[in-house]
Amino acid sequence: MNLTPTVQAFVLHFGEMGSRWGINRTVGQIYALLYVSPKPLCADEIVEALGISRSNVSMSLRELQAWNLVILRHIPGDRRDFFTAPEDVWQIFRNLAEERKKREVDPTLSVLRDLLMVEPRTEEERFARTRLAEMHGLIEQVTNWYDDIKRLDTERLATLLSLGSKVTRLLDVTDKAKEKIVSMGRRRKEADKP
Amino acid sequence: MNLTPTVQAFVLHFGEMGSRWGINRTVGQIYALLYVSPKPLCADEIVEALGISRSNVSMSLRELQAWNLVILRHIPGDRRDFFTAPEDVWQIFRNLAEERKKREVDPTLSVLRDLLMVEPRTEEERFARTRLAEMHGLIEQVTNWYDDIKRLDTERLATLLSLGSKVTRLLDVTDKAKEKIVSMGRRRKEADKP
DNA sequence: CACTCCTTTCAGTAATTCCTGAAAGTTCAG
DNA sequence: CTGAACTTTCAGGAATTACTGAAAGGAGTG
Repeated sequence: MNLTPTVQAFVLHFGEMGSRWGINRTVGQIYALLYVSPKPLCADEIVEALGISRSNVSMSLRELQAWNLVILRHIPGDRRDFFTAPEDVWQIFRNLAEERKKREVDPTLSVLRDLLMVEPRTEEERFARTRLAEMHGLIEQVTNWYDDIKRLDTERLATLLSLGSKVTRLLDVTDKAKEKIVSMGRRRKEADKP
Repeated sequence: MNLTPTVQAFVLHFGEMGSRWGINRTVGQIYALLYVSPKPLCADEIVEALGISRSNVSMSLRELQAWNLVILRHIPGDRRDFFTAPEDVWQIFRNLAEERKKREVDPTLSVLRDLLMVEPRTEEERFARTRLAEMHGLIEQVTNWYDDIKRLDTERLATLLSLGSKVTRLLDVTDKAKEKIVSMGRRRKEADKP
């Protein structure tokens, strides 16, 4: 590995974290390397930089493409495939969220939906069913929120994040405003009475 | 496994998904079983229900405890340890989020912080540094949001979720209101001039 | 302190996942 | 068509992770 110490540390860290993130070491390392590379890299450059086999690089790049974490590029007059990580970190974040949802949440949601179709017969089953329903409700609520939020452009998303829980204060304010409007309406109606 | 078909399907699904969620099959199955059980179970009941070794159950319960996904209970006059999943699904969700953050995000954030301390020397390093800074910025923004939001009680959290991206409309409204107030202030100031 | 009943640890094995080198596949130039 | 320059596939070995049974560790009881 002929990398600057910083890049090397970053690459190794991603390799180690890989297992916690549900990808393997090589995939993590390759992604990290591409992420900090100023220009697209071809497979052999990755082999060279990370000291792993050509076939491993090929398979790992394939996986990264499946995750939409890496983009295939071509350089005119060069037959080789070159790869980069998308530039926009927010876009990367979206892709990651989308893929994780697809792999980690959607299958469970679908199983829960199916299991909720069968009518419980025993007391035990009735209990289980309620719990499945609770889990289903929660997941659905969270994924609905996500499906809604993911369409926001980056700027709005950032605003939303930076606001954090302050949003609820805002909600309280509007609630109070609504109440006020309602009570005003009530008073006016009363005044209209003969 | 002497479980009702629904429970069995649920348990097996959690077992299969386990690997995608960064836990192993047994841990997933045990959690699923406890989640739908109307009463706390002891280790031997789990052995019996899932057909796995006693020691495996012991180790897996230990891991579930580390994740705060399972609660140790005692029944008066009984020396055995009993376990349940917390009842409140929202609390479960919080625990899960907290633990995942701790394991999957915090270490990276800390590495990024360290790497951002070293001054870049070459052009290449400068580029890498900017990218690390971008990633660091994003993660920090998201985790700050999370740290803020996680303190909300369940009711407010649910409101927030159900509102989804509508929040931004609300923001637009308040922005306009602010503008209006500012312009009103301006007009008043102008009127105050001699 | 010895017995019972339960939990945990741990070394070894089973299962799974990852990685490699060899071979086959693809694409294009001549 | 042939060969060069790449990429991909895949069988099998390497590494890692999961699981088991046996043994050891408590903790309460007579």
